[in-house]
Amino acid sequence: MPELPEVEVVRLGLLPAVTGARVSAVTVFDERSLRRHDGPAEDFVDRIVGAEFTGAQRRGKFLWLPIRPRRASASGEGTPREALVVHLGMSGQVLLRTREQDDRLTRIRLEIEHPVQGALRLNFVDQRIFGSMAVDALVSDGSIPSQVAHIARDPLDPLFDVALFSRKLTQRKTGIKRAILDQTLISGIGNIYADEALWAARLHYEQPTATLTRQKVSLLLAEVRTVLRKALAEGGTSFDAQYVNVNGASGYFSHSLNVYGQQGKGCPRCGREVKREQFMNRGSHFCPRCQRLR
DNA sequence: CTGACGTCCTGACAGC
DNA sequence: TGCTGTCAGGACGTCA
Repeated sequence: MPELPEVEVVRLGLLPAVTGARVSAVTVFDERSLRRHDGPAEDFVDRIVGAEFTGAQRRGKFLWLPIRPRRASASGEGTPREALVVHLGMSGQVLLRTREQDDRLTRIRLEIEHPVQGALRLNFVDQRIFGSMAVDALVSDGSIPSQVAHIARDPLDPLFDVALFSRKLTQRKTGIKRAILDQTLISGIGNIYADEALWAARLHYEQPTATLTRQKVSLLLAEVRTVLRKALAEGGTSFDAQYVNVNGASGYFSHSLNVYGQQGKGCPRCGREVKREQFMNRGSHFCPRCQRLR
């Protein structure tokens, strides 16, 4: 369930620890966590051992660590052509640990050596195995992994194209929630923040996208950004800069949710009972008074 | 091309 | 106590 804010918190936590660090060993405990890797586990290990990470980047819910080409590593030059791509799926975590520290449900482990911070360990923990790690080629001038290329820019990206989003959105023949969960249209939004943003914009989750005015689209986009920024700020204040440790409820900032998981309680705006309905094999939480189908 | 939907996946937890 | 059933949903393949 990690969405954009949670993934960004992980990225910010990893950045100082992985930049310039070299991978000394990799252990794959469960090959299912390599579902998105094009090749066997041995190939994954071969490509990653000895690699030096140059940073940590993100688009939507995808996170990746670019790898400096081995031949150029000694001189500190060379543009990355591959990256370690991480998707947390439903329950994934990347836990930054010191050596010897273990975590239950670790599916993949990377031992890394940082020039300043020394020996560290990255435990990829994932209960439901919807997440994955993969080594993937960087495309489009080395700016993005091939398996992330089809993902739209996220609403916090300075290069997010509002006009393009607005046009594609209103051309869709579907409900607004399906649309904002479509990562090829706008990325980074999952079930929780979709419900929160729709509540803030007073939109019913099945409202047809074609009926939305330009103003309403603008309002929704503004609310999406507000919800994501707020969650990011809360996550940013609660995580330890030394060790990434995002997990379950504590990573979810649940104290500030207005409708998600609040079924049976009063709407914070009008007091009407918040409802939960089945939708896309998930739950949709909304206020029947504030969010009417029009 | 687009929209809709089934599938993957397992630990935590409630209830008997 | 120990077992069983239920629940959570991101991404993607497939089908109409």
